[in-house]
Amino acid sequence: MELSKNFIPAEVENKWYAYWKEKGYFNSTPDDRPPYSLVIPPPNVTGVLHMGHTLNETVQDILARRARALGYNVCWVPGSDHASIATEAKVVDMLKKEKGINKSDLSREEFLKYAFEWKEKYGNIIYHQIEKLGCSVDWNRVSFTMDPDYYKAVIQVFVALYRKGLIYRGARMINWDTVAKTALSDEEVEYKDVKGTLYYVKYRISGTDEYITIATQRPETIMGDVAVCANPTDPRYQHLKDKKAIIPLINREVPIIFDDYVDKDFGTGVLKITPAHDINDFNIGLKYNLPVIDTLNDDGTLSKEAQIYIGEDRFAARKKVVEALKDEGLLIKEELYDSRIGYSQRTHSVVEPKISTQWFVKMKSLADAALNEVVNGNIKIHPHDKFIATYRYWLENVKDWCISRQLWWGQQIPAWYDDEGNVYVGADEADARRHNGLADTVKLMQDSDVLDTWFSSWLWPMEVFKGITQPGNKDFAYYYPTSILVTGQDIIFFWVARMIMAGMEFAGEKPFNDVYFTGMVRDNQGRKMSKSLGNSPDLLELIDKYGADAVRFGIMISSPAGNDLLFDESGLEQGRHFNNKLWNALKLVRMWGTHESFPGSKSDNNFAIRWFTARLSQASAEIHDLISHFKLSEALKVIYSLIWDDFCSWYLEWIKPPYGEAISKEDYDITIKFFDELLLLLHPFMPFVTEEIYHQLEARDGDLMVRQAPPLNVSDNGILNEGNQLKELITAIRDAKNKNQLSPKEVVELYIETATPDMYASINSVLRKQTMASEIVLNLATDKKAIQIVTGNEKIAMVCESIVDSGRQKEQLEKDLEYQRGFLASVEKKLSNERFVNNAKPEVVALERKKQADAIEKIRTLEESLKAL
RNA sequence: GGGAGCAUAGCUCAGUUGGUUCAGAGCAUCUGCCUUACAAGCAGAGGGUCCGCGGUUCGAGCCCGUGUGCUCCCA
Repeated sequence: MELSKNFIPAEVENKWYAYWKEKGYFNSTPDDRPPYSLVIPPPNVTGVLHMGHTLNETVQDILARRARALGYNVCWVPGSDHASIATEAKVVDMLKKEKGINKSDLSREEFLKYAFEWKEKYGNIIYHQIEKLGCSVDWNRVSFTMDPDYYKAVIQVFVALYRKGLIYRGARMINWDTVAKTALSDEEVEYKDVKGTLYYVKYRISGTDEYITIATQRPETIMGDVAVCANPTDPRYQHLKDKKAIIPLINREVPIIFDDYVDKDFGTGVLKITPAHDINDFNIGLKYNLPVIDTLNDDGTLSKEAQIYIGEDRFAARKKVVEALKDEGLLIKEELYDSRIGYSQRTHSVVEPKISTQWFVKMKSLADAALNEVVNGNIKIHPHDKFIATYRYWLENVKDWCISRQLWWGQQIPAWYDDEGNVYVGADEADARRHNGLADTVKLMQDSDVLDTWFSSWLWPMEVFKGITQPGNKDFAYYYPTSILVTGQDIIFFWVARMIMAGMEFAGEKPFNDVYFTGMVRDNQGRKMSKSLGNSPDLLELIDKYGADAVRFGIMISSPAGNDLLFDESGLEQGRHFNNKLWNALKLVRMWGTHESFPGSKSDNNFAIRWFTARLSQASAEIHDLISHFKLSEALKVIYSLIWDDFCSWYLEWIKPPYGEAISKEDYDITIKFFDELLLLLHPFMPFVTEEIYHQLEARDGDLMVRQAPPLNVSDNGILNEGNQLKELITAIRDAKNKNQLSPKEVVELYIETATPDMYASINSVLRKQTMASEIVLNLATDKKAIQIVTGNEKIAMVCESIVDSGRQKEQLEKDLEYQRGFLASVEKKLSNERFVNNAKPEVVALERKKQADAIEKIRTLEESLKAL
């Protein structure tokens, strides 16, 4: 079959993915081999893969495919999470727009039916993208956090923690999302610096004509004030002890209290105390036994308690309050002020601090175990130095985790209330009754809230193997703990730390041995990728344009472990070029194989083969080492250069037979073998093109994807050195031709003065071929007019027909000479320093002496060459 | 405000225990080539005060201090 001019990815990608899948190569069941297991960080079930996911999945696939080649039984579990807030918002939105239905018109069951329909409709998009990218996940093991078994696991864990006293229900200050109308955990709030306004408002002192001025950012909450507070040591306000202040607009009297929490230098030194809407105020309220007046509804509008502007949005109400205060002459001034405001990670609305009764997980003991597991090195995080401090700080200062959400899409909290509000927890209602000794006649009502999505995904590495619902099962025993977790650094607390807690608590064993954190993918200007900027490319479009291999290449070549990477399509282009380079190498080698018979005699290509054998061993060892340290980007660079430079530019040129002639059988066979090994090394990074070329090279029984890596060999350093010298010689001669305006094809005679004539026995034939030398003469001078070249310790006179401009050469040689003299001077200065000779290690001193000798020799050669001009 | 990280070629970044064959790679640039695998290519080349200042050391891109700039996390 005639091969196309260039590699066409679309034609082979679907073919191979379907083939691999059909062959069952992605699937894993426990056997005698050592396991290598990993679980995909579950993306949102109705989302799409963005570039961050792409990086993540690519890294995982590289590790998985590499582990397969090393003989591991690889199990990579795919799946998704139900993304409670995000998905529920989408479904609510859809119902309203498409069907004109309000959520409040539906029963819980009806709503969930719609939600599951939505999930069925959109849930496969993400899996399709994972396929297109080439990910070798075990499709028999797809998991979803709302699967029936998984649901049970979450409930089971809730009940166990409750019964252990690690889950409690209580009224606390929480973060309220007024758009999603649910509580959030501390981690789901993102703080941004904003320019706020500080309003100075006068409160009249009761029974006097005097005023006290407070400063606040939130004038719309003054109706919830229950006190004003100054620092007890502040002389300005001493006379107001036991007096009362009157809240403007609603004229309620509140006490003036004193607490050293107040900073005398901030604002006016007086704070209004609004316990329902500020955590610090809440704490002060507790301390002084003040009431709590909640002036906001769940949707962020003002409540009846506010007395005025009832039903108005909090931000509209703020404007109106400010206007009203102005009208009454109570607003003294407005001041710009830098502050931080919390936004909901999901709905991006301003989060409202709110006192609310919610369910919480006590974190202290869980956190201690999770911290210990990382600090003692049982779990290794990469890059370690960058994240260990962050991890430690968070766990040492962790607060209790608010896990209840006022939503329907998720695991409903397994708690039941009787008419008096007593709470009973159990796996189901019957269990709750049994466990609490309740008669069937007692009427119970289940808590209507669901659990935080992270409260299900923290069980991911366990429950995808049924480790919670069927502890001790065969899969769990074999695959757990998983080998590695690859994820973004942004979910270190949300997910990674909590998975470790869950693993330690429920299995008594860490969930993974290693954690590899990838950085964030930014655009080429360093900006975060976001929908609003429109700088987030569509993965499927990229794959259409460049091919999946090129996308994988492009994102990996620029991704230093743990650092942010600037995504640029030029990397993908480089990947596409690389595909073609491989493709063309295939075409060349295939052409050699089409001769009807190979010449029987051995070629004189022995050196090229020995050299590439050594180079391949050397690079394989290096790549192995880099991958085992998760330096994937560097490993890819080594492979890229090994294939492009060493194999294509050097090796193939060295063994290439003259045009029209056939290659020897030995050379052909060994070249195929080399090619196979290169494909095997590259396959984890670029699976499709390598599998395709592997099969195009020769008819095969097996497939590259499941081929086992050969053992590492020790490379022959002697031959590597000779190869380097040979390359230097070729380059120097080509350069000399170029600089002297000679055609590369110019036939020349080379007179080489060398201290190592033996080496030329090996490299002679390659050198001649690559430099178009008709003759190579060792250690004999020529009196013909020649171009003088000095490289390494070799001095070359290159004789050719064409006229030579000696001026350029002289310039070049003098430049070299000058550098060498400077170099020698610095070496000698060092060697003449007694303290250096006495203090430095003997090897270092010996090295300097060798440098000295080499430099002296080189200077002599250069001087002679100059004379010869 | 507390903490962490980063600063090396025009750009993006390597540089592992301090040792001038160690200042590197890719991309970009320049020069010459449509040489029968590849112009999405080949053969070459140029390019850096390793952020500033100070210190330790025989010796610093690397270690220490300090300043500046950027990024992230936490309050």
